[in-house]
Amino acid sequence: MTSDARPEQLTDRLGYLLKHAHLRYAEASARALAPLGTDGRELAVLAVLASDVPLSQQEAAGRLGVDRTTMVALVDALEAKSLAERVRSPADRRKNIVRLTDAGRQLLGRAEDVRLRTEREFLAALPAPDADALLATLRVLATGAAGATGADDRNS
Amino acid sequence: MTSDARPEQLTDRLGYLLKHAHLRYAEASARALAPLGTDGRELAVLAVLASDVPLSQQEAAGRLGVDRTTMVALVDALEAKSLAERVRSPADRRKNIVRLTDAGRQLLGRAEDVRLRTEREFLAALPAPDADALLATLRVLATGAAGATGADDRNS
DNA sequence: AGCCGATCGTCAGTGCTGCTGACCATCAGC
DNA sequence: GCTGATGGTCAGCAGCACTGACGATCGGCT
Repeated sequence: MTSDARPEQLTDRLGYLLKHAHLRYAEASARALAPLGTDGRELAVLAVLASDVPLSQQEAAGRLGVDRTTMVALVDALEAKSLAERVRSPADRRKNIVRLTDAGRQLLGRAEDVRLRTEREFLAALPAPDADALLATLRVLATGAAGATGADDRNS
Repeated sequence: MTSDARPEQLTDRLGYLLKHAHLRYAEASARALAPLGTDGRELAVLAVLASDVPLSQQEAAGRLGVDRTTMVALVDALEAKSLAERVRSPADRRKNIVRLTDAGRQLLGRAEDVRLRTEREFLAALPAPDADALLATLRVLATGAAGATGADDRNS
């Protein structure tokens, strides 16, 4: 197989390219974050929760683009690691305010550094201007509309 | 940067962008191919099988970047729809040569047209040169190294 | 006050994917 | 004809996200 020229022109397929680029990045990211005991997914949750305004589980889920039922497990995991905690909202007792603990905030800081470094490394295969262009382009494709606000999206 | 919406700067995360760009494309692709009774995944399998050299299941799996156990179900589906058939290799009777049927070849032709149209539509949100640049850039990221051999990858 | 529809968090169940590990048939070398 | 490797198959498991249901709570209405 090693030949070279991709038997079929698989590498011309947008779907294939997006999926595999994501896969490869996910691996690099997981590898880099593993020593911290976390992963990209959890890190994204932490980042959202770090918002200055306190967020309910559902609000956080909305910002992350995950289902509220999915959010349950996400918060469970964070809570089990003492990175966040649920607090019943005094204003609306149906809501769980999810708040980062100090440990959560600390981890977030360290993990974000790692993430940035990992992204840079991953993109290092590209000529510098291409990397910036890629991000801008992906932003358009991922959020649906051009410079639009992006409104609400989907997954992590 | 971007200022605007996005509570946390989720749209600055490479992982998020790649995942969602892929998700959005997968949706568009599925929608477009549904009338043909197929999807992007199956189409990729068909394309690989259309190779001029006859491929065993495992060889095809390798080219697609899927596990050989996964390939079983893929070929099952194709066979159930009479798009392909397994033929015991005369040279090595452990191997199943997977061969496209006429129906398979026909579908492939029609579906590839649809795919190309769908990709163009999806990328239409971008200035023309950006679209080309994106593909080249993704090719680098998805296959690992620049013009490298690409060797073997992973998923569909 | 009491009721009722809507909302939030939770959980059980389901579907989809992809993997591991085992199995059998077959092959290649001795 | 053994023996070890290889190809296809299958069962089982794990991750992920969704649906549908439930209890608790809220808010508006009467």
